[in-house]
Amino acid sequence: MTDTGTPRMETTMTSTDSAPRRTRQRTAVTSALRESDSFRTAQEIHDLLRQHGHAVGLATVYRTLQTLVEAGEADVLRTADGQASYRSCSPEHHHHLVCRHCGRTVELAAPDVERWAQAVAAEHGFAEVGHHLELTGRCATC
Amino acid sequence: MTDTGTPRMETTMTSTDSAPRRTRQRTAVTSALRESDSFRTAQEIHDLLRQHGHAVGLATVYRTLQTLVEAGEADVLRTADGQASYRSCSPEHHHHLVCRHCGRTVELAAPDVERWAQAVAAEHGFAEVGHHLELTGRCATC
DNA sequence: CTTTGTGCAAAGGCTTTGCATGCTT
DNA sequence: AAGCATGCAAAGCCTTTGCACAAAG
Repeated sequence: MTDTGTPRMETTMTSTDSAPRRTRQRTAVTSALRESDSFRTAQEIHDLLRQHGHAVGLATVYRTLQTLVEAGEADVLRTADGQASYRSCSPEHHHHLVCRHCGRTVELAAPDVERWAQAVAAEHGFAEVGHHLELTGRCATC
Repeated sequence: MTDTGTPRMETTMTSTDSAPRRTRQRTAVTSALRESDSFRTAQEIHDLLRQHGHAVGLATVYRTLQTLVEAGEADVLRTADGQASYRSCSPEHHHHLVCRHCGRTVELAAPDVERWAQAVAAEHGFAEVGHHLELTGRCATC
């Protein structure tokens, strides 16, 4: 007898933490975020992809960005008007000095702050430390 | 004929910028905010006032807080989950170290960062400098 | 008396979620 | 073949706004 039956083995592995699947949408969102040197809202990403012809559902954009944040591959913060802004977690890291009046922005490197953040976090037993820092003021022109 | 008519004079002055009126609600919200040493969301303020018996409409709380911000008497920022947090503009100033997983929060004083912010801003010709800094990571427990 | 502030409820905007289908593994 | 990912649309949540009434100046 030709045994065509396949022995049923446990196929449902407890998938401890399977990596997210590689889909067109996930790739599109991820690269869009990577190519943006600054923070982008979910809706901006959505529009951006549309313009580039890589249309992705808004819900998917939200879900993907959320996943990235949970995986530590993106940072998130909220804008003044309540929208969530995401940024790819890249090694290069800088901060902004923004003029409250004219909006002029200066990019800053802050190695001291980076070090301080690491040290203080470690002191309190925190790992995988990220941080967000923004300075606001009135620039010389205003 | 007894003229009872009152002469109509221009009563509508262009009220350049009249100070807000002194009302029970405005007072309640303002002191509630002052008594909080840290950031409070509009809804927290609302609940707080209810508990203290100084009930105020939620919309009024929002409006009052907004007014305070515009007048520069309060700072506002957004929490990770999108709620607006308000704080009375006081000299004392601190930062947060938040666990991404359990949400545990440690308050930090950061005199070094404060100094750095002032120095860097001045270097670029900025005045009236303010800043917002938040650290995120995974705490020892998680 | 005029104008501003308040309450309530409805509307608005951003984000999340349910469900059927498509695509990755 | 099995299961996660996607889309669409509906639901959720925080916040703002319209309108009638009350209070302050």
